Amino acid sequence: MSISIKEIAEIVGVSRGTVDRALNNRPGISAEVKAKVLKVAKDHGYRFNRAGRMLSIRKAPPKIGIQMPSIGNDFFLDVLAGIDKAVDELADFGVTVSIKQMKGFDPAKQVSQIRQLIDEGINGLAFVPIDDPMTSKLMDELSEKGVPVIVLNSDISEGQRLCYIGTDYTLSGRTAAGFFRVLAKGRAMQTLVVTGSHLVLGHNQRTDGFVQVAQEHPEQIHILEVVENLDDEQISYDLTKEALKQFPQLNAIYLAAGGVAGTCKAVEESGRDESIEIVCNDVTPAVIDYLKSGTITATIGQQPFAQGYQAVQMLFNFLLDGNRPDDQWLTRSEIVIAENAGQADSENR
Amino acid sequence: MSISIKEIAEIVGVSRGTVDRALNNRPGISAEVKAKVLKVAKDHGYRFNRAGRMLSIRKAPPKIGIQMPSIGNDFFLDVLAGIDKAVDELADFGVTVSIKQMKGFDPAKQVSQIRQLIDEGINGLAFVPIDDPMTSKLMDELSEKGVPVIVLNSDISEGQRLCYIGTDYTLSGRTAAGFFRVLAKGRAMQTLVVTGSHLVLGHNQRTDGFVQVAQEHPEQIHILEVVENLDDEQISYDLTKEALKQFPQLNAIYLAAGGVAGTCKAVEESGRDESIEIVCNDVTPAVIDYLKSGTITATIGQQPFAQGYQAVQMLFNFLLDGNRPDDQWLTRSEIVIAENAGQADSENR
DNA sequence: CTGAAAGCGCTTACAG
DNA sequence: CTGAAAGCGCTTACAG
Repeated sequence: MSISIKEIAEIVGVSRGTVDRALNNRPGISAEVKAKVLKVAKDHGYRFNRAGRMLSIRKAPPKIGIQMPSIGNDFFLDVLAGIDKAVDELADFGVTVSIKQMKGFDPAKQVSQIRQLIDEGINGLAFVPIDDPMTSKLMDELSEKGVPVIVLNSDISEGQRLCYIGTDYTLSGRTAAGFFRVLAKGRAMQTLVVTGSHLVLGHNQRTDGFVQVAQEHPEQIHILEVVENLDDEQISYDLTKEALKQFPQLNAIYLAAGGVAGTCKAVEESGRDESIEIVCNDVTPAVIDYLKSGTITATIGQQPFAQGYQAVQMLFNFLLDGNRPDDQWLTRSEIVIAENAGQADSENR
Repeated sequence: MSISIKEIAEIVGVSRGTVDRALNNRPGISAEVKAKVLKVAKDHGYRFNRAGRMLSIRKAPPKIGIQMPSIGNDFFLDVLAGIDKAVDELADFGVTVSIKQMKGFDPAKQVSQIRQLIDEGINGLAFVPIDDPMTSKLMDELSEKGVPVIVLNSDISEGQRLCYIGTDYTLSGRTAAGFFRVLAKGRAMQTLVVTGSHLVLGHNQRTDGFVQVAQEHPEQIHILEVVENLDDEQISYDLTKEALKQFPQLNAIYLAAGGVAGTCKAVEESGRDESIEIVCNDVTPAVIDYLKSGTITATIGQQPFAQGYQAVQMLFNFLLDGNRPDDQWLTRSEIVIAENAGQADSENR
């Protein structure tokens, strides 16, 4: 309940329009008047009122763009659900959202979809970036135009952005290893680490986090080998099969990225699924099935719903108040087993 | 972007005040006019606009009351933090909150604190109820006055309420047992279950959930005994010590409620902490220390921050729009080990 | 450079 | 029972 623009105007003895110009750095105001207004505002602890602003922006409501490599990828279903919820909540304020989805990771396609969004006149963008110079350059271009950009689910090595919203990849790798540490009890977990690609930052961070904890607990976790499946089920199957042959002592597999079904198939076929603990990431319908059947022991969740929800809310807030959020908004790394799988992420944004 | 009151007024050919009377069931409107207005509103899919309502209620902003047995109980720190965040977000809409805290579980004290809040003129109440007829009666009284009541963290067997916000106790017990199931591998977990009190619904639900899963997996989990520590550290210590003597095969303890430090002390003194896995509930500073030291293997979290945040938000929403929420809003049962402890719950409401 | 007015969608006294 | 007006806090053309 701070002071209002109207009250400031009365105190300074100017019109509300003038106060507005001073407070929001609009042109057409003398330096002296501006200084006087700002002083009074500061002295009285002025904070703009969201309800007032929300109502008045309805005449030119913000438009938000989303771009994601989500086609054919179940992980993004919850992200989309989170986006939907935020859109629903913000509909009252006139906010609209335009979503472009693509299949796979083609930077040219990504750039062209974002250009489409720009043509639609978006005031803010959230997207799952492919770490490519083309994308980074486009981000810089948007930032210069004053369009805030949020990177979602994956961070990017270059390019101006407002915030990264997503999992703490290192922590999720550490958590997976911690789970093996707890499981070890007496024996050592002889572990195969299956990562996606050495070219993907998040995959490397997960592997690094896993390796860190393994080194802290050498009695509990021994890494046999780190292999790269390029997120491909067939490659994942082949590599796992090979490792099973090569390492008869193998009793644990950590999947840092995709290719879960391929690895599970190889393990099931080997008949060693009883003695091998598999830990992977994300709580997709397929993973839930593997948890229930016992092939996968645990998975590390990353709150996809919250990621989608927060991206939209954060863009809206920034467009409303112009305050930069923290550089990162990290979701929790949650250990999920058969018993606590299937809890609605959606309830908690 | 639905139709507005102004537009409905124009279509029907009445004033905006009349439309308001019809839409909000206010007195002083003829049945025919009301019917006409409601028909047009329905045909055009009218939904009231939050920004408009939020701005106009500033003249008589809602006041929310909170009552909790939180003094001297670290668990509630995060609940309070969640309340604070919601209050901060709603300050723009003029919402104020009055919080009464007490130590322990005295129903008379609870009732008297709630009466104080009523005297302060609250429009909604969220509290952690003691399951006592005095409390239930007061809840009914409030509901009749039109003051919505949310029960927080514990449900209550009787009494009118808008919603229960809190953990799914049964699920948290199931999750704890599921964790033991996973840990078992080859051996059986010979488990001591330490509950709080048979008089507390939530404690019973946790124990029941644990027992369910134990029965589903008799090879993995064997319950040696269920004891009751009345949330008292000394009793917890004594009972644990006794059980350790009685059951040399004991290798797992599930703590369904409080008394964690007492049990941990007994286990540490016995020198058997290496061979005994302890799982408890909640992520308090003390529990985090035990996780790091290895005495406690895992704890089941319940999103206390989200509980506090949601209670305030839900009351505000109900006061704004009058729509009853779902009967329950359940938070997630999260498995937390040393590696993923200490993640800010606060980031995710 | 500055002010006066109108408007965003809603509610609330006040007249009649 | 109904309407006209004012107001919540802000922004946006439009005059001057």
